[in-house]
Amino acid sequence: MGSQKLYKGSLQTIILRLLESNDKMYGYEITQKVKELTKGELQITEGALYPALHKLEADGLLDVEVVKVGNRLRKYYKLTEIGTKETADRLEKMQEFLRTMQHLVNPKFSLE
Amino acid sequence: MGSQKLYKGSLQTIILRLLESNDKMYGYEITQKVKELTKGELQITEGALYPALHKLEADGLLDVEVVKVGNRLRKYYKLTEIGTKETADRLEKMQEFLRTMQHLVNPKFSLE
DNA sequence: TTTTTATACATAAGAAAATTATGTATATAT
DNA sequence: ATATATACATAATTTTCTTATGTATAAAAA
Repeated sequence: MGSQKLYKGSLQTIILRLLESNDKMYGYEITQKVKELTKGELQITEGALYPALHKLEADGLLDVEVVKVGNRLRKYYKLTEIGTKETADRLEKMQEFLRTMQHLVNPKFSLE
Repeated sequence: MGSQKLYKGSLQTIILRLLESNDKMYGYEITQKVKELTKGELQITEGALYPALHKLEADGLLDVEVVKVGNRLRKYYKLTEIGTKETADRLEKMQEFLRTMQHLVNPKFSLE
């Protein structure tokens, strides 16, 4: 887990990105998927995840559907229409951020 | 200024990176250089910059030298030996973060 | 010449978004 | 029987910002 703190501010965008390509997912599934996709580099903690999901829902970007699987609850989240638009927006901003940071920290340039 | 909040957690690394290639810089100079290098996308505010510089100094990563220019003060910061090592470390972590995020948000993949 | 903008530092109040710790409960594997 | 995995949640605290405010000099513009 390389410097978790750099991910501060990116969690919502990551969640939205996953839901963009997975239609619906539940919280625990998201943590596992991210761990898998990042080869363990990013471990989303529950204390970060659940408040983030609740906020996205409160902001109208996600809809929730509670499903009972066996004897346990799952809360499936999916993008709303507004959420889908907002996701595109946030991904664009993320790309711009990544380009800018890449340029800033690129060791090939001297930044003179 | 595209989504400043994504930069949360990156400020110290940015400062260290600039000092790596510029030997010594003062606060205001750093804000201007970053604005220039990012074409205005990233505007470091004073409320973020000065506490960050003070923390880096307190942590032993930066040395400070106060210089009077005309009738005004400048505080020139430069990397200590420990700071130089730490910078290499943080840049590596930043690169890893950028690679991971790039992979996560890349629209070419479906993340199935 | 007065006023605005730029240069140069700083801190305080408050907000946002994490971490860490804790709690509850079921299902599965050892 | 016990530990680990699955599945949710919240509270206290910490980190790191933003926004607002303060002080002061230098230069440019009205």
